Amino acid sequence: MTAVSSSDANDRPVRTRFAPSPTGRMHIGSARSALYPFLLARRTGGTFILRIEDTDQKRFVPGAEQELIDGLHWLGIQYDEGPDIGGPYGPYRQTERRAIYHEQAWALVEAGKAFPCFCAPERLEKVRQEQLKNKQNPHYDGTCRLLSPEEARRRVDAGEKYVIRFKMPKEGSITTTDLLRGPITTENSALDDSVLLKSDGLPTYHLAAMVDDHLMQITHVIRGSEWLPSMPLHIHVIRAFGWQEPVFAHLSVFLKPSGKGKLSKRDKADAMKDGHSIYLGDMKELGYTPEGVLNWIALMGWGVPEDDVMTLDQMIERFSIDHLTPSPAAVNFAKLDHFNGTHIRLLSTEDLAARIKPYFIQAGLGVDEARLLKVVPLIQERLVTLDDCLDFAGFFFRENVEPNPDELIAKGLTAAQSAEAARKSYEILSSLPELNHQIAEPPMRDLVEKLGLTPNQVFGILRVATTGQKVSPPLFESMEVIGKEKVLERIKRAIAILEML
RNA sequence: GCCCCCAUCGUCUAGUGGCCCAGGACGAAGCCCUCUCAAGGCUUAAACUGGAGUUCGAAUCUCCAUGGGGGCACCA
Repeated sequence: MTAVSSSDANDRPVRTRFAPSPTGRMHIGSARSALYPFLLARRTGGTFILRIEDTDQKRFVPGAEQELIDGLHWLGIQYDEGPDIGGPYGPYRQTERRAIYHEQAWALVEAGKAFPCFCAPERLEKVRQEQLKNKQNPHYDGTCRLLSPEEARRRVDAGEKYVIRFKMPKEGSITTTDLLRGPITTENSALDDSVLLKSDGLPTYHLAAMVDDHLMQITHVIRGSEWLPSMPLHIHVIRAFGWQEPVFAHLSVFLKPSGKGKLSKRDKADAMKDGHSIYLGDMKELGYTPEGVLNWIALMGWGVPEDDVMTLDQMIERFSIDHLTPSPAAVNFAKLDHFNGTHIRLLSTEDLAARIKPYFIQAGLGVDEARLLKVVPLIQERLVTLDDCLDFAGFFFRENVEPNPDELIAKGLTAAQSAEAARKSYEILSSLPELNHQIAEPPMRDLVEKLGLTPNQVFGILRVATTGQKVSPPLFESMEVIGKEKVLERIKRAIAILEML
């Protein structure tokens, strides 16, 4: 698919970046745009930086930068340089670098590669509409391109509002290379005199990102495929400055689960309804682990030849930018669940205990540390999301259980027969010196046989009686944790309920 | 409308001319294990978008078609 390898970038030490704009919530797409450059940097012993592209004052969302930082932190994607921690190439927030862009834009004007433009936005809009109507590719009509440098200078000095546009060559073509797709040739005539510096003095992406990537010595630009069409412009800009070109790799977009169309607002809402979200901020609350989420997004767009289940460290070991795939990927929440469950099973007892504790507390349950440690092994392999712990183990931390009377009646038995089985069980369990599963299970199995019933029937009654639910961790292990006294008390209560039916 | 990109099981993918009557993972189905639910083990179904080339030989190279995606802002 590609004839280009990552090594011919240049021989500079690898420096990669995640350069989001703080315009909304951090979602799985941004997470993956951060992950790959991070992995490349770590894999090669390079540097990974966070840069905030906040040049659009209109779309700026307060708090978005913090959500980005929190998201990266949660995932364990650590950056070596960034707005909050500084670094040798700062500042890392573009609004704090406006003087740099201003200077660079004018340098391009001096070099005859760009020009000031005084055209009114309203007129330009009319031109656009006209071109669209004539089925033409909308583009700048070139009015100010004709101005002499002196004339332009005079009008700027006179305080007239202006933007700076790139002076795109009219003739010829340019060949650019995307690492995942190979060389792409574009006719210059299809390109526009794009705005580099806006009239508010701030740069557009086309200028800001190129300037910063150069100044920050970025060697590999890994970004979304929405930038693929503007790569020719970007290469033109870089060459106009005479700078070294980084390697470009454009990641494909995420498609909705059906694979038809990209993720939309509607899909996001639908996903949330059945316990899924594409927003990192929701993931924790929904019971997802950073390990699970990371593993999930890593594999959408990265063809790993070996084992699918990986920790972040293992990803770093195996990462290769050459194995990124150019085609769009449909999100698959079932796979997220799978990875989440798998990573939960990989956790140590202590670790998992610490992670599920907040869910119990949030549900208003008092958590006894020692008991929690005994509960974890019973539920670990049953959890898909962390908050499932409430369903599987909530009863361990409640004073009383409220069994559903109907559920106390075993399949194929009457209420009276069920009560009888419970009574017999009570006799045995209460006669035991200690209630643990090694001691309790054998005599209980004998009882089941003597009664001519199935384990399913008898244990089912006891399960509902002692846990209050039809589905629970293994019965006798659960009883052991609950404690003999309380178990007997609950069975007694169940018998009473059954006798009233 | 114009420009560009992409195309292997339902989904994520392996595959860079013979090792492929296409491999893995998720999901699905079945079986085993089993006190429920899981986990685990085994098995099965499931794909090279279509058509022309190139070649002794094509999932792999070329062209066209089709489908999907992206872009055409003083947004990123």
